[in-house]
Amino acid sequence: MHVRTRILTHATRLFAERGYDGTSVQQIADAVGIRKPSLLYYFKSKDELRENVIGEMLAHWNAVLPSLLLKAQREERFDATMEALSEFFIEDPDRARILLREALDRPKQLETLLREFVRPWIDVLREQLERAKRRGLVRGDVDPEAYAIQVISMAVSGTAVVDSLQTILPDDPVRGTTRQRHVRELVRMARASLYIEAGS
Amino acid sequence: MHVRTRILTHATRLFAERGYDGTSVQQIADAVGIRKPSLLYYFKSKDELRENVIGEMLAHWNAVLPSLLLKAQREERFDATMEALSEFFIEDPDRARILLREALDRPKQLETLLREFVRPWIDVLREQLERAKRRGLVRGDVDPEAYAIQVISMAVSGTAVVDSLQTILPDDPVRGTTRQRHVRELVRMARASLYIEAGS
DNA sequence: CGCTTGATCTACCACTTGGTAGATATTATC
DNA sequence: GATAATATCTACCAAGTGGTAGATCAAGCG
Repeated sequence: MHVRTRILTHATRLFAERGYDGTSVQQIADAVGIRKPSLLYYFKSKDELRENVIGEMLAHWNAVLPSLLLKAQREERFDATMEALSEFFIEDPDRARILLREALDRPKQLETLLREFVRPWIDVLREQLERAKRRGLVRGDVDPEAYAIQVISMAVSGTAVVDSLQTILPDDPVRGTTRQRHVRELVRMARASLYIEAGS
Repeated sequence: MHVRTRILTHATRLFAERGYDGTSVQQIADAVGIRKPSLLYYFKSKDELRENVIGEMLAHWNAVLPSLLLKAQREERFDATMEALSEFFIEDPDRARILLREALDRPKQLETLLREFVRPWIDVLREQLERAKRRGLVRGDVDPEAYAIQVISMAVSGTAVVDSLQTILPDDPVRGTTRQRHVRELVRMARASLYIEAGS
């Protein structure tokens, strides 16, 4: 794997784990196994490195989501859409952690990115949900935009903080591991609060 | 107000806003209007200051929650409990932000605190919900612990990141402000996914 | 008054931070 | 093989970090 990519990989991991301010350029260079100036040859500042880490994640987002969402759109299966969306973060918790850290550290900058990368999909979902409402499939009191954001935000924050949850949501012989219970309940709540009749 | 308290107030605000690693002792001292060594006279290290900030928040938690939760317990109103719990964070978003930051930065230490301060209430809720299930008031497929945690975590993360949401969940003349829409949908989802008959 | 106790200060410390200058390798191109 | 471009290094820098030593100030008290 090329050096630039290895830098991005380690930077992503470390930023997700310790945050931007909690990670030094030196630590990232150490993890990659190069000297600090070599790292700054590829990314001319720490901030540029951060932007590229986020850019990389959003590129994945754009590569993976459209097909999933359009498929769900054809089938008119909103809960499947929501599951797919959650899957993106559950598949790699670092994505959720970095996103959440950005929301805390730089809410205004994140707003710009959300406008570009998330807003369009929310709009698609809103139209779907409103159509489904008129057809009597979806509860009338749902606020489509707010609903979608709640579900995404449940997936993101749940994935990001699952490490702290072991003691209050322990593994259970019949209900499964902490993460399984957490995800299953998320899906259940998303469905039960959306459909007039129980989905699936 | 006494100096020690003023330090805690400003430290809480700054830690919530920029994170522990993103805030220097100097910045806190400046905000209070004292010199750095004066601050370190009251808290002999930055880490001790952080522990006290968290301790202060948990003290509030313990002072406010019990009465609310016990009241809801008597009335068998789980959604009211959840609303009260959410209210704790909505009332002061810095609480949510600090909690979320701790979950990201120090998940293991937070686990200890959750065991002590949150676990007991989850247990109370679990018993309530299981009793209500047997009486046919609450859906059978609810995982009580997972449900409670999802709702709390929705309140916490929603409150913490609301600043980034303006563009994707805009103010609406009929639905209200971003925050209102967000909270209303949280409450709606919590109810709709809990009760067999629509609550209230 | 003189003395003590707590509070706040100035001056400093060793260390780390993000970043640069510029020498030295390494690789590809003619 | 010479040359140019890319890549990596050593050595350094100013600024900031958390923290300490110890002087000074203010209040209370006999």
